[in-house]
Amino acid sequence: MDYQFKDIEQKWQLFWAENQTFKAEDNSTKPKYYVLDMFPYPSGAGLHVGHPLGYIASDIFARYKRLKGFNVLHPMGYDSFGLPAEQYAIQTGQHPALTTEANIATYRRQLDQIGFSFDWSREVRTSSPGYYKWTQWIFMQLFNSWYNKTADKAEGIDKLIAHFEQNGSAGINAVSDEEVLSFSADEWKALSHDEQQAELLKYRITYLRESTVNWCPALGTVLANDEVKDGFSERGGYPVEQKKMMQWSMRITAYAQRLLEGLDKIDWPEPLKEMQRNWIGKSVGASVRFPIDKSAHNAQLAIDYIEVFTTRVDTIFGVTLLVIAPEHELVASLTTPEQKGAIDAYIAQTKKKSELDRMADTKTVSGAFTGSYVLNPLNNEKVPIWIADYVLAGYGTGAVMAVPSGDQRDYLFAKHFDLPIVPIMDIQNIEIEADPTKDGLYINSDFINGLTYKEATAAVIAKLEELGAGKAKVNFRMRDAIFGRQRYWGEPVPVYFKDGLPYLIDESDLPLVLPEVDKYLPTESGEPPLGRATDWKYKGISEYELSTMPGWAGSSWYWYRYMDANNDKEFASEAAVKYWKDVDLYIGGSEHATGHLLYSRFWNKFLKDIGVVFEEEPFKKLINQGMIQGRSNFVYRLVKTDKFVSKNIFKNLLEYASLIKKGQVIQLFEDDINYDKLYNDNVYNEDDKTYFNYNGELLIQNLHVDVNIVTNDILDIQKFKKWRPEFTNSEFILEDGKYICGVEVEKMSKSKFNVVNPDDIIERYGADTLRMYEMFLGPLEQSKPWNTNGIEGVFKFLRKFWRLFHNDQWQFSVSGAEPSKAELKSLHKIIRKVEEDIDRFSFNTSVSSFMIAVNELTDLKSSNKAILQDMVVILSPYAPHICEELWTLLGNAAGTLSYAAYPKFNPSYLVEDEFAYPISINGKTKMNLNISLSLAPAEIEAFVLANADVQKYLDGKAPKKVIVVKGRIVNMVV
RNA sequence: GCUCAGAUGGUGGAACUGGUAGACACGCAGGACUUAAAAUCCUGUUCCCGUAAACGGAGUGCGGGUUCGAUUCCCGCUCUGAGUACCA
Repeated sequence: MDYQFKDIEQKWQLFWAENQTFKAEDNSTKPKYYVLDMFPYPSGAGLHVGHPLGYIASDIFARYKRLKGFNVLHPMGYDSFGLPAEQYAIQTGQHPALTTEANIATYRRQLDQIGFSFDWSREVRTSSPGYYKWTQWIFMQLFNSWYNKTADKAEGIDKLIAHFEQNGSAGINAVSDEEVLSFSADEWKALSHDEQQAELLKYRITYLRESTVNWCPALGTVLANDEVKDGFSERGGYPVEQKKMMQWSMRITAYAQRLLEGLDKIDWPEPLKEMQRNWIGKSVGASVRFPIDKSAHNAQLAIDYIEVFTTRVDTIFGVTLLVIAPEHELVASLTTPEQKGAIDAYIAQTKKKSELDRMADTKTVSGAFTGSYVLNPLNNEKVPIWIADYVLAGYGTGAVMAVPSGDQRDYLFAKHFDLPIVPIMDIQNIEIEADPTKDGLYINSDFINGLTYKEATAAVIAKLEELGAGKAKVNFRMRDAIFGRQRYWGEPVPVYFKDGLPYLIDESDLPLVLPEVDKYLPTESGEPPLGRATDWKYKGISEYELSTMPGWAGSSWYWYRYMDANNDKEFASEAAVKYWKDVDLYIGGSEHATGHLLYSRFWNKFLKDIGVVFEEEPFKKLINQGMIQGRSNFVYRLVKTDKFVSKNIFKNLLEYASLIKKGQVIQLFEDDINYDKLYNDNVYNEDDKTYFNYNGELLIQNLHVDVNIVTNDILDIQKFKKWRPEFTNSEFILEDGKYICGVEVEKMSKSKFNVVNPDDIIERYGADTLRMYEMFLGPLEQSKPWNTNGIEGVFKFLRKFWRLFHNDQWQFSVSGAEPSKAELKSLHKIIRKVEEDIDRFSFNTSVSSFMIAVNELTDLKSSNKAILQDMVVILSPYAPHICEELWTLLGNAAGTLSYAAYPKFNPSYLVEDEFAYPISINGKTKMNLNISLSLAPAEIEAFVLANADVQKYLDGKAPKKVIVVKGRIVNMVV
């Protein structure tokens, strides 16, 4: 029989499901290997051809590892809480659980069709109570923990309480809110219960506090920083504003240093690590306190100093002004009556500017003088205090010491407001701009004059410490993560309130199930949708927390759940976690760099601190698959007609139009269209790709055409006419009898008609072809447009492979003869090649190598059973269905292929006794000579020089030099 | 602006530690089979010069360098994509 991919694929997909072929063992003598794909969100649109790219790669890897004798864990599940289902629910009134269920069913059907070797017995869904029970449980552990900086790990809050009871706050070195109380043990004990709870909240790793959040009114929720792009929500593109709210937060900053250090120990793409490093944003410097000059109007000010953070404390003698953010809390009290007008005007002006403008406009210098001064702690010089919006309230202390000679922004500021610029380095050149050099020796700098950068920095810090005016400090850009959404479709927070203070519900009351509501909208009083639930109170009395957890909660620990997915006693058993440890290979997109991948590492470290998991890093090796872009096709319609012109005619018309403009008239077409009239004085509008004449009339329109009715950029005219009613009577102006479409690479989206659905590909060519073609497209990590054009080649390859096992009448027929030398050579070449390729995730090159091997075996007319059986095993990770079928036809038991042994490479089959040496002159290859590989370089040289053709090239002269690299090349210099 | 990644035929791409640039595939052209088409198979296909072949020349974004030899290493530049954005 010819290659019947439909029957074969259905048969084996059913077989794998019924026999649970890919069920992973929880204890095994085999070494473990954990291959994970990033958790998909089951969107309503289903999978397009770009989504499975990473899944196919990881599936090939997982299947390959099984053949190599590993116990492979390769699970799949759904990150099924999220905004789109909820938006849909708001529009339609349908419960998000129902749409989510339907979407998951679509995903599952599509995934099954591609033939993945997932262990579906471990499927998880973040939105099912059996799963989010443990998300809530982890939240409770975070609430019950604090970060002990001395031990550099999270510890139970009871330990902190015990310390307070014995020693008070003395000796506690914790990551906490800024304003914590100092108290003795007795004072602690004297506090009321509520006061104690309020104090403890300042230490808990998940805590409640008023913070500035990214509030998106259109979505009615708070967004994480990585969900906001240029002041708009990433999903939907709605405006986002800053708002103060009581919010659950996570003290991820406690882990900043460990998150940074951990990056050096994991095998991730360098750009991804770099993104995390930038996000964490560590800078080493010093904090310095500048005493406020109280000689004038500030005498009764409660605070004595302004603290700044600087990375160049050595430049402190170059400070000629201090700049604080307009939002800084001291602005009002520092402003003198004379300056009040200027300051108020400036603040009003900055407030008007949106966050976006403020970021975009980095050129204009603006600011205002408060009228107050601080004193330089090292020489008591008066330094004026200014406010300016280039200082950000959210970073460091919201205040900077400005050194105009060394910092360009400070330099511009000083120039603009005519403030002094003091050079501090002997080699500093500050004629036209600031010079931040660290080379040279200090001048104008008191006791550090003549020192080098290193000496000066140490000396200044020592002096500041001695004076109690400053100390070395490390600052991080990363902020604590907001952990709450004012939305319905998420995990309820297992917290209730009593007297305004949060308390955890009993662990035995988990899961706290999402209550039913009448509408998925905020309440009339502006409370989150959970406020609509009737009779929803803890123990019937206490109010629950009404916000739900953010999207990243459920995905920050899910890889542990796969280890023991059906455990209802623990989030995962200790034995399972100890066996599977961590993810060996994680494949997914780089868009999760600063979200999911950072939060997951954070939770993992926390879970390790409390002793329930054992690895410091969860994802040992990570690969980013590139994005699959869309490839759009266009047709060109002459406006007000049903005529469409082919691409190159369209291009000629453009040229024609420009020639007419230049006064030249050429005859391009003999047609009834009056091109002269049409193209006289036309104007091309880049933005919407239309052509207008001087009246503004549309002349030619670029229209997206469904890529599924275009093959190799040639339009299927019959299908086009049927595609939409308005095209039924279309006429076409062809070139060479064809209608050629224009092409552009864009995002894959419905509105651009460039979405290619895997279902259609599978229908036409089968899953094995889809799998191999996705890999064949190019390197996994590179982004590329999807172009179905080359898929025939892969399909033909599989047919050719199938034919190796069959005779001319399509009857199964293999020979049991001894394999020939040539056959063994082809086989062992591919054995090694595929091993090497998979090891470096170069799947595209192994597809090419399979083609070469099958071409070779076809040329050899090989039907050798031993050779073909090994070929089946090697190919099976890539094209599992066809291989399963051939495996059984070869007489093996069904289902055993997945656990067969990968053939062993034997280099002796590749040993050659001759090599066709390229003979080059001055590095340019001229000819090839077959020379025995047993010859030594000197013998090769003699052999080559004795050759008549070589002598012809040398023109009788002796070469100046001969380079012989054995087994590689002969090069002669003349 | 800064950081990172990349640039190779008509197209996707290959060339792993410096050693025959363009593997493999698509497309295209020509041919075989067919009444015809589809399917299949065969041949050719980097560019330029040359009627063609042999042959010759150029060639991996651009300009230099190191080397017997550079797509690969070094320096400078251009362009494209991604991330980030006054971070003190």
